[in-house]
Amino acid sequence: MEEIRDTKVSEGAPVSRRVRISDLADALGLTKSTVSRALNNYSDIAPETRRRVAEMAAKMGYAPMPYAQAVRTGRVRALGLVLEIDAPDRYGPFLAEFLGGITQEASLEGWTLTVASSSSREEMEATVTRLLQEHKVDGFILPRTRVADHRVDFLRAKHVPFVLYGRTGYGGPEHGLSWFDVDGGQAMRAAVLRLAGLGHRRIGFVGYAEEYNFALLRRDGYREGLAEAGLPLDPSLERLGVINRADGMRATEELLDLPDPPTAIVFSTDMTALGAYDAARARGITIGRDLSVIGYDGIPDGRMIDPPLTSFAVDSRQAGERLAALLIAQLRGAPAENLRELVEARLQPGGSDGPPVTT
Amino acid sequence: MEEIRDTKVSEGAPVSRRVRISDLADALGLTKSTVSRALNNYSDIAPETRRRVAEMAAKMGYAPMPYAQAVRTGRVRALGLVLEIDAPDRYGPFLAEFLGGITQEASLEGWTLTVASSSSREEMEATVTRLLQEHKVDGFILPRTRVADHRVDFLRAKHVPFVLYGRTGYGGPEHGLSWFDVDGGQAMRAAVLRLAGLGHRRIGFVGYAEEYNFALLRRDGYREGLAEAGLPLDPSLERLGVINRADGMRATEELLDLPDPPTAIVFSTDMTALGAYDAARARGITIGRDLSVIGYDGIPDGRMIDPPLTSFAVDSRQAGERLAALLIAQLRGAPAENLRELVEARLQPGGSDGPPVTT
DNA sequence: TTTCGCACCGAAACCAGTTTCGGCTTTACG
DNA sequence: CGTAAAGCCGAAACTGGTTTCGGTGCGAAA
Repeated sequence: MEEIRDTKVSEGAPVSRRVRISDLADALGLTKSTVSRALNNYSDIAPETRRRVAEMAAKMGYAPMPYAQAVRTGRVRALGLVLEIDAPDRYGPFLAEFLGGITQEASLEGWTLTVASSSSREEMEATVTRLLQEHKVDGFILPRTRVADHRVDFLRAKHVPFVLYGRTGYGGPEHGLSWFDVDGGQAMRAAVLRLAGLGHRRIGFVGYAEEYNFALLRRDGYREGLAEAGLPLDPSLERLGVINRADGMRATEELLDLPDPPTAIVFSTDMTALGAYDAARARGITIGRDLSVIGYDGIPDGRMIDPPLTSFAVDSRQAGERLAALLIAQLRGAPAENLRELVEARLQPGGSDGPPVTT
Repeated sequence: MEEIRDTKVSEGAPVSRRVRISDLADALGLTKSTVSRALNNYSDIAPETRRRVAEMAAKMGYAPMPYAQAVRTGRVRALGLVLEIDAPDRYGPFLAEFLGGITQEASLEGWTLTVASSSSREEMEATVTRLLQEHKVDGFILPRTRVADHRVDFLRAKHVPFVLYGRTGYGGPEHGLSWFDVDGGQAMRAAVLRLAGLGHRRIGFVGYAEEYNFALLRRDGYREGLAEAGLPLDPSLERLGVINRADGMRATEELLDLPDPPTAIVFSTDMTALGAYDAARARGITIGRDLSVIGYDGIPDGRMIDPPLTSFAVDSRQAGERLAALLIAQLRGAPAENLRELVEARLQPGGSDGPPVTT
């Protein structure tokens, strides 16, 4: 019983009839159960049949409806992302790139991204619970990892797959977490070595809130760089808890007011490094000559300012892409402990660092 | 034997069995069809029965699975947002707020947000088509409305509900579009009147790319302000197509280099207004005294700079909330032509505007 | 008393798929 | 040549809901 069901005839029609799996089955002279198993790579389907089904599916433009599959399988091919709305620096300019990366990669694999937001821990848990209860997502991407992250505990307790943007303080591989990260520590180390190579001997460090794991990793990188360059570690040259541009200006002033001030400062974020420009202007000194500055993130503002900020650029789009890929792999059954990636930040030289002025 | 596919993880039964509609029916001594109709407010259910069902549903914590409903109804209670990744200014700092607003409002109503991205018109159409074909979303939110917006044509042809952030150039109510907008024209008008009130007689205008509808609306508001203040319209004081900070600096310099330069400039975006600071610094004049500046958007950087930028602040969170509410209302059956909202920007006084210097 | 209509609910079909189970052919092997 | 084991596919159950259809009981009108 062939039924030539012609689809999408007149484009003027409101909606052309979708191709369903039963249409495919009819066209092939098979039952829909066989077609379903063929499409899902069951082993009890003859290779030749599998090929015919795949061919006809492509020809007829068949695409399964995710929610109809979900009724049985419980999986909807959707990634979840919970934004923390009241985070200190509000994600800055990275968010668009990051989202673009996730959605592009997800789209390639036929997945989608569902975004939610929360402004407190309770709300986050309620939101996640609802998304899971309604089966709106299959797994989560967690940005802005903290040293001790309650989200990790929460999702593990619920046995929900997830990937982290950034490592936690939970320790090594034994915890079976899946993550992607940019090696900020390595970048800080390279920044120190670069400055030391230029002749600087007193190099300061301005870091982020130590609640976030990356802040600690970057500080450690700074210390490693000092050690490697054979420079002493002076605690008075380290500042933590510096979040925004105004903080960065204050921290810079404090460092410059020291009895034996640094001639160069490494900032763990560009936003705070811009504060150094404000401080320099306020006291009439020149960035890149009187004070060398290196930042991290590669924000657009850093390239606009004069002199352009030397920085280690993070590719947020790449981060989004890889996180999506890692989560999808995990949802397809890959063991989480194999899904880890660490990439390096890219040095983006500007004019904010140079040899120290010799007095 | 078995499949080559993903191995299904052994469910350790961490989550207690969901409450299904049949569980509810059993507990009530009714059939699931009756329960379903009761929950969906069918008229052939006795009020007393409806009450009992609602009560028991609350007690047992029943929540329907959206995708199971969708198999029959075709609606998944999800809003769609397509970000244009390669937009000129990359959304700036608004995106997080905007997303927060959408998702918070959607969440209250039991809806979710699905985000996709595209870097070209073709990709956008492919993405939208896929989301619709897979029934992953019920309607769309379109940010960054253009004068002639192909997205509008595209979605209308497909008979898909959507709301716009910003009005189009398509004209009035007869087009049956649903939108939310902040009255930038009104703000520009108020800015001009404020400056005129301070004594300024030559007031320049620096606008965005005229491809975007809001750019034209704001320029018109500027012109209205001039007319209302009894000031002549001088085309040489108008600049359009100014997108970023560097552009803003250039535009400011051009205006200041005029034979009869303005003493005040209204910028249609804060980002470009910051360029005026750069220009002022370059030629050693002081913003707020030698040159008055008023911006629009209310970005954080504007409050950090010295002197703080006087600006008309836009509440992106509110925009997201209202757009979500409007779209949900439309999806629930409200006629699109009644779903329109125009709100005013909030004046945020800084130190960047003052009386002109009397020579 | 009969008839009609209405309010209310159950039975069953339906949506678009997935998965289990069983049976009919082949093929392999003794 | 007989039998067991694969290989391959169809039939039917199943997922969690919604919606159509039909039937019962009861009150009101004729």
